[in-house]
Amino acid sequence: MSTASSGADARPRAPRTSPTERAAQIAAAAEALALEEGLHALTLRAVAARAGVASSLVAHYAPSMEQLVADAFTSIVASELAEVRAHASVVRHPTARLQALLATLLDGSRDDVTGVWVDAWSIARRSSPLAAAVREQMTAWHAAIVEVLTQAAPASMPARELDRVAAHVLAMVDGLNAHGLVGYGPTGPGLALIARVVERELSLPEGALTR
Amino acid sequence: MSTASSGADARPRAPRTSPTERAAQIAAAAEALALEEGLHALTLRAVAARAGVASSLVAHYAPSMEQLVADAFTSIVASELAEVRAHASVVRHPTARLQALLATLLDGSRDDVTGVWVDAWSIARRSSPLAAAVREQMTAWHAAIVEVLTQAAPASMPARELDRVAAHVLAMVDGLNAHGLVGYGPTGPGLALIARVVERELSLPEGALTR
DNA sequence: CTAGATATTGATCGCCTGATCAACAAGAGA
DNA sequence: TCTCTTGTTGATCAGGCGATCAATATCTAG
Repeated sequence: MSTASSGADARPRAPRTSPTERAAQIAAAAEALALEEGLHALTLRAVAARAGVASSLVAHYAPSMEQLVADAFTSIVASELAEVRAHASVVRHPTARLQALLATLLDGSRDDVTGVWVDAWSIARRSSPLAAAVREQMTAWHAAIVEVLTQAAPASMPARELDRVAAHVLAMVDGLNAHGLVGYGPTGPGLALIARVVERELSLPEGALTR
Repeated sequence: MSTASSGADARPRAPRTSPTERAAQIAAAAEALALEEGLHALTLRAVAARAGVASSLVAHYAPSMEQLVADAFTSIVASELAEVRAHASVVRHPTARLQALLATLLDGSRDDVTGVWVDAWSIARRSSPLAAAVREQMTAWHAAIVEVLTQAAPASMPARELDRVAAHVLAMVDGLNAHGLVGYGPTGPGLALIARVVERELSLPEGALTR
C-alpha cells in the first residue's frame, strides 16, 4: 500500500487559483457534462470529477445543486442563442436569413442542446430556479425569432401578428425536436412542415423558405 | 415500545390475493403516482407505499423499475388517447369533431399527462424500453389525429398530405403543452394558433375551428 | 522569513436508490 | 385436520446523493 488509500476523491491536489477562474472552470465542466449526459448527470461528484477538483469544492462554489443546474442551463441555452443569431446574421437577404434560422434549428445539429431543453422542462416542474431560468430563455428565444421574422415580413404586418407567428414557430421547433430526440418522426421534412406555414403567414411566395 | 420496532415497511400485512389482481393494483398505484408526481417519482418504495405492500413485492412483480416506468407510461398515455377519442367521437359533425379534439388537447385539462410526456422524452434518452414505448404511443396518436383530420378534409386530399398535417398538429400540441407546463406562453391562444393553420391546410372556411 | 488569509481537501452524516433472498404466513387440496 | 404451494415480508447489500466542517496546503502581505 503505497499510493492511494481510502480518500474521498483520490486525485492530485488541484492547483490553487483565483475564485473567479475556479468558478468558471466548474461552470464549464457542468455545461460540458450537461451537453454530453443531460442535466440529470449534474451531480456534485460528477461535476467535480469533470473539473478535476474535490466534490466539496464544487459545493463550496455553488449555493446548491439546484442553482448550479439552473445556471448551467441558462449558460448553455444563452450560448446556443448567441451562436444561432451569429449564424443567421451573416445572411444578408431577410428571407434567406429566416430560412437559415429555421434550417439550423431543425437539422438536428443541436441535439445535445435539445436534450438539455427537454431535461429542463421535466426538472423545472420540481425546481423553481430552473423554471424561472427556462421561462427567461424562452422569452429571449421568442424575441430573437420575432426579430428575424420582422425583417422578412411585410412592413404592414402588426407586431401582434409577428408575436403569434413566433410563438407558433417556437412551439413547432420544440415539438419537432423533442420528437426527433426519441427517434420518432421526420426530422428532415420538419423544415418543409414549418416553412409552409411561415410562408403563408408572412405572405411570402410558396417555396421561398425551402429553396 | 409496544408497536413498531425497526422493520423495513412497518405496515399491516397485505391480504393475500391472486397474482393478477395484485399486479393490477401495483400498476394502478404506479400510474396514479406518475400522474401526481411525475415519472421520476416511480421508485420501488414509493410505488409500494402507494399500493400498500412491501417494496420487495413490487420488485417481485416488476422485472425492473425501468420496465415498470415504461409500462406505466404506456398505460397512462393509452388511456388518455382512448379518453380523448371517446370525447371527440360523440361529436357528429366532422369539423366540430376536429375542433373538439384540438380544443381538448390544448385547454390544459390534461396537464398531468403532459407532465408524464415530458418526463418520458427526458428519461427515454437513457431507457430504451421507455424510448420504444414513447415511439409506439406517438405513432398511435398520429394515427388518431389522421383519422379525425381525414373526416374533416376534402375527399380529394391525398393521404400523404394528411400525414404531414397530422405531424404538424402533433408537434404543435406537444410544443405548446410543454411550454405551458413551465408557465410560459399563451395556453389560451394556443388553439387559435393551430386552428388557423389547420383551417388553411384543409381548405376549411376561416374561423371554422375557433367558433 | 514569518504570519495571516484563504483555496482546497477528506471524512462524515443522513438519506435515498434498485435488487436479492431466506424466512414466514395463509389459503387450497387431500 | 394436515400438508403443500405460493403470496408476502423484513433484512440486507452495495452504491449514489447533497451537504457540512474541521483540517490542511498554499499563496501573499508585512
